[in-house]
Amino acid sequence: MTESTRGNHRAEAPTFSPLYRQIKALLTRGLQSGEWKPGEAIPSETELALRFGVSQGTVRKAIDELAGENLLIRRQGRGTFVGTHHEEKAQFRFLRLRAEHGGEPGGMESRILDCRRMRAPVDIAKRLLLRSAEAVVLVRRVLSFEGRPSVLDEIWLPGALFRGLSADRLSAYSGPLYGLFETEFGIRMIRATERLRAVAADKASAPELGVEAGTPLLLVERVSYTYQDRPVEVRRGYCVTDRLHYHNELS
Amino acid sequence: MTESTRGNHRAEAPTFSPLYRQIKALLTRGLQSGEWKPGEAIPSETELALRFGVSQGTVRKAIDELAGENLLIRRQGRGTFVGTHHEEKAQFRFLRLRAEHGGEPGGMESRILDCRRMRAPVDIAKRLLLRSAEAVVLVRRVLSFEGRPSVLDEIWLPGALFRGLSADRLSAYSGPLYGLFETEFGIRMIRATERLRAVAADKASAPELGVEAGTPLLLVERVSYTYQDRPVEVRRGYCVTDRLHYHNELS
DNA sequence: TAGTGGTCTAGACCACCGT
DNA sequence: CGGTGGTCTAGACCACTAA
Repeated sequence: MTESTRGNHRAEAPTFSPLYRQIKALLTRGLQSGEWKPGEAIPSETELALRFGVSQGTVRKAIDELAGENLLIRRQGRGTFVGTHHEEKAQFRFLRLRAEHGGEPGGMESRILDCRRMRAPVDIAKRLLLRSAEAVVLVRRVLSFEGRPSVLDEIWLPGALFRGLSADRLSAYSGPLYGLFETEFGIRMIRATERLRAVAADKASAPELGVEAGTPLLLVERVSYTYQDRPVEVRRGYCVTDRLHYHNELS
Repeated sequence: MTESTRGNHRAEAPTFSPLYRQIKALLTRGLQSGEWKPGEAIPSETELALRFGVSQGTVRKAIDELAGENLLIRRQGRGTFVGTHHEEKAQFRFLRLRAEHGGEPGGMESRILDCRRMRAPVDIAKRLLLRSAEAVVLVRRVLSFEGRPSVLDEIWLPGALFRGLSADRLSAYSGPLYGLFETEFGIRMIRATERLRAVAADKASAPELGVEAGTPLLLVERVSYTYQDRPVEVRRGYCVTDRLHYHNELS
């Protein structure tokens, strides 16, 4: 490692890759391969430094970046742990809906409407980087806040990655959906991009949400990615925004 | 500085403040006081280290955090500069509207509808931490994208901070609004929080946007803050989201 | 070529956690 | 107490920019 790509004296192409980024790549590989599983601790900084033949500070900077991306979690005095969706803290990283006073919505309850396999529509296939008409799973559900239906979700998943997913299994599971994906299917959501629009409730979805057709709804279109920027979920959420709103921090 | 709060041997209350945070506070004070103005370079890391009597690495970590908050901008080989809203890069930090293909919207044109002084409504006063009925400035404008009106903005500002702001002055200025606030009024927006909802266009705003009353609009309510978490702007944007959408990255 | 930020090291010590 | 992450230092060297 010490001599691999350092000191870019020779005519190089890849511009330059500092040591700590190479360490970061090694750590990422370990996460991706499952060498360290979600929730577990990775080796200490000193041990990793020894293993990779670099100084502790270099390992530290690599871990710093991974912690900044929420792939690792540092806990002073205890160690560094692999990020997981089974935590209080991680819950609201992807759920941006807040109650009126700004606090996190309390009892959000999920009701699965259906879960069925089908061939991917072209727009979904495109976003999931699948061949057109490849198998996908469509999950539909309603999230209720304070007993009132507030969000209608359509969730599209690559069929090849989510074999055995069923409405029963979804209904039985309580907790964050991404937690289930992580432990049951070994797929960890890393990041997502969202597009928000205002649309009118159509005749099909209005009854599910208990509103009139034509009511303005906040449409949140999300594409979620796992390692390697691989898209693994398309989600369309139709939200009634009278008691909830979408919260965002700009900085 | 070297002996100030370091070595928490004595029974302390404030838990613990590392040296680099104290340096960060000193730098922030310099920014706030105008010792270094937007766009200018601050002293080099070594010079600051000398001035504060700490090592370069400690100054570096302080600057790292400030750069992470977009208060400073590092440019390798050139120096570290005070962040400003007069840049290409900073433009889209607060403007999250994107065109269909995801790219940044090209020619967005602003038309000022009016700019008038009034007493703050209670909700606005509350968000701006003003006494009720204190003076505020209300600016209304329409942003057009590709020649079509797409966003109707209502912008509320504390009257005491924005003396002399007028429709003419706003119309004469081309470029980002926060750039004008920065150079003309010495107020630099640091961060903002937004709440998004879907609403129906009312009779008053529909004509300005060229839509029917009842059309779903994306309502973006923003509160902007300057140093010390002081709120200095409330903005309500009503967006037609057929050719534009609100873009967000979750990680 | 001089000056700036960026990387890397080695070592010391501190704060925090569990036992 | 021992182990972990967190801070701080001093110094060397590299990459980038501008003159």
